[in-house]
Amino acid sequence: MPVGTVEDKALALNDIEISVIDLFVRGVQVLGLPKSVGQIYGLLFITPEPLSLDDIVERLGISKGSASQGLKILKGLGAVATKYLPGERRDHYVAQAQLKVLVSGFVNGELMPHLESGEDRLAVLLEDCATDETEGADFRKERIERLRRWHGRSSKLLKTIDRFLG
Amino acid sequence: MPVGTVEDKALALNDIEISVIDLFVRGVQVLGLPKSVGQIYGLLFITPEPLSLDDIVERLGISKGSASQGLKILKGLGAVATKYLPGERRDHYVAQAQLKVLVSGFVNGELMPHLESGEDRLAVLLEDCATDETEGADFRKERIERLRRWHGRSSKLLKTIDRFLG
DNA sequence: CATTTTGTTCATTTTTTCTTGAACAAAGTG
DNA sequence: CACTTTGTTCAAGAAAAAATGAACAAAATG
Repeated sequence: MPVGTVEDKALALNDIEISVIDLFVRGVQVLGLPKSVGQIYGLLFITPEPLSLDDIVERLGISKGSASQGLKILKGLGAVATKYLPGERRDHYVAQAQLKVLVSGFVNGELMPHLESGEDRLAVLLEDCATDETEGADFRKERIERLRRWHGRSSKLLKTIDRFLG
Repeated sequence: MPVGTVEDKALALNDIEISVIDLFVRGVQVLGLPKSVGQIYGLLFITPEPLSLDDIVERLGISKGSASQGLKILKGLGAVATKYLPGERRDHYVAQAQLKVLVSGFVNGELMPHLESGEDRLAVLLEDCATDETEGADFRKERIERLRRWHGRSSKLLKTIDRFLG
């Protein structure tokens, strides 16, 4: 390693970078994702060059574990892409910056699974309801029927959102 | 107080009630709201009679503080309504069970404020960008312009959702 | 192959969020 | 009014979620 090297290992973030990262941190928190995910995506979004895991760790000052974990989530959502650079051993990442892709990834990765598990639960509820003859059974039947309708409309809504952005 | 009273103070929840409450607990957690909010809304949703704060505390086995806090959030979202019962001193609550109203309440109470604060931040960013002449400024300008477009589309999307349910 | 580089996993620690319960205020009652 | 009932607030404790960092595995290098 060269001694007395002039440049710092990690270049400090400038004002614009900080603001953009901050914006994404708040954004992902609304969506229920960890702060580090917002930091990483924000940094990639505002940086022209593809960054390696170590770049991310150094520039954001977060741990390697967090960075690895955050990138995993972002890859799962389709929010970052891997860019292979000739002569580079490490993976380098860039932000996927198409709103449609991001929203689709979130809808399919986070919202749909919940809707589907809800569907299973509703099926069980309907069975339980069929044999329910206790006080107030009619009211409960009506309410669970309503839940079914909500479920159907929610599915359609997600499809509408996809169409809206497509 | 009558001695040797036969009925329990709090009637235990039956299977259907438990399942429905569970469904809402998971639902509100997706939306980033506390578990107690889901419990309270679920109980009101599946109960024919309006319930008082104490009814809620007893049937769910949560603290008065949580119940009060949870009801406050639900009122703020327009998800519960107060029903005045003649001859009753306490407030009694019923679930607002129209999907449209619930979604509107959430959109206006939770999503819109974030979008609006994002708008302010974007305005600041645009100013900072104008005077940015450092390496990579063009890229950053392009990205922040993109954020503006995202913001506009998000607003429209929320309106589309409202229309979809209306 | 032995060694270095790179990235993941996971037990632990830290941070954040939620719940509790007691103190308090506000309103109702006799 | 003094007393009760009802509901809110908030400091402290409990629970849940996220970040850390060291151990590990996998792949590249010479």
